[in-house]
Amino acid sequence: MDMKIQSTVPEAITELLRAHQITPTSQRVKVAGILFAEPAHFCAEQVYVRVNADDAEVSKATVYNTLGLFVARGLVRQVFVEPGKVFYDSNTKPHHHFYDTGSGELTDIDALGVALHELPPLPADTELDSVDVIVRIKRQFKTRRV
Amino acid sequence: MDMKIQSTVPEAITELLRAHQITPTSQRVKVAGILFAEPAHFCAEQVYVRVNADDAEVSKATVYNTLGLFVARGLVRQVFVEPGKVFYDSNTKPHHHFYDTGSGELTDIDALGVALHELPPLPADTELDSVDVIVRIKRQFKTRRV
DNA sequence: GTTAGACTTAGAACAATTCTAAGCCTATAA
DNA sequence: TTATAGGCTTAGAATTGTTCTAAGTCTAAC
Repeated sequence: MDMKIQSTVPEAITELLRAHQITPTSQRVKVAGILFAEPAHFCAEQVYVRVNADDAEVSKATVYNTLGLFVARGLVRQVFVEPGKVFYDSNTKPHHHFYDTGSGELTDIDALGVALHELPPLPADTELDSVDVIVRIKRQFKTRRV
Repeated sequence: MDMKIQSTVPEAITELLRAHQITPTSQRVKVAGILFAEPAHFCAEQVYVRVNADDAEVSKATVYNTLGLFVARGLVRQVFVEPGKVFYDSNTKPHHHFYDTGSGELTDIDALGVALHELPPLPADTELDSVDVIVRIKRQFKTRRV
C-alpha cells in the first residue's frame, strides 16, 4: 500500500515554481514540497534527508542546485548563523530570527522592522539588499531554583 | 637591518591580553597586534597572511587557536555573513555592520542600538547573548548616467 | 637541572559545498 | 515515429575553511 501524506498540494507547488520562472521538475517539486509544507528553517542536509525519507531519489548535488536556484529566484532566503551552516528559510516576508546558541534552533521574529527605520545612510553608490537581524540567545543558568 | 614598524605598542597588547586572562605568548601578541592596530574585520586567512608577512613564524593552527581563544575571552567577536567565512571583529563596542555583497567588504555601523529597544520577549528560560544586525548592500546599477 | 603544564606545530582529518563530466529526459523538428 | 538539442540530474572528485592529533618546544617552579 502506498499512502503518502501530501503535506502540500503538488499543483500549488508547481504553480509557485512556474510563477518564479522555475521549470517544475519532479526533484524541484519534492524539495519545494518540503520547504513550503510549513515555515521552516532547514539546512541543505536536512532537506536532503527529508526529500529522501522514503527512498533515495534526489542527489545531494541536486538539493544544492535546487536550493541555490530557489535563493536566486527569491523563493527562499539564506540565513547565516554559524560558520559552515546555512539555513534556508521559506518565510519570505520581512522578519528576523532568534538563534539559540545552545541547541542551534532558529525561530522567527516577525514584524520587527525597527532596524530599517533608523538605518544610517548607505555608502555611496550602493543600494539596500536586505537586513538581517539575528538575536542570539542562550539557555539561562538556573542559579536559584533547582 | 631590522626596522619593523610596530603599529601598536607591544606592552599595551601584553597588558590587554593579561587583563583578559590570556598568557601573552609571542604568537598571541603578534595576532593581537594585527587585530588591534586599528578596528578591523579580518578572516582567519587574512590574519595568517599578515602575521607572517615578514617571515613564516605562526602556524595556521595557532592562528585559529588564538582567534578562538580571543573570542572565548571576549576580546574579539565573530561575524557571519557568508557560508564558510568568519570575520573577526576587534571592535567590541555594540555596533552593527554593512556587508557589501559584491566586494565582500564589511564596515561598521555604530550606535544603532535600535533593534534592542523593540525586541520581542525572549523565549522562556533564555537570556540575551547578542544582537547582530547585518545590512546587506549591493552596488547600484547606474542606469542613468554613464 | 628536572619536571609539569601549557603552547605551538605540521599535517591529517573533517564537513559543507561546489565542480565535473557523463548520462538522462523531454520537447520540438524532421 | 525517430533525431536532436537543451536543460536537468547524478556520482563522485575536488575544494575550502576549520578542527583534530600527536609530537615537539617552551617556560616557570621546584
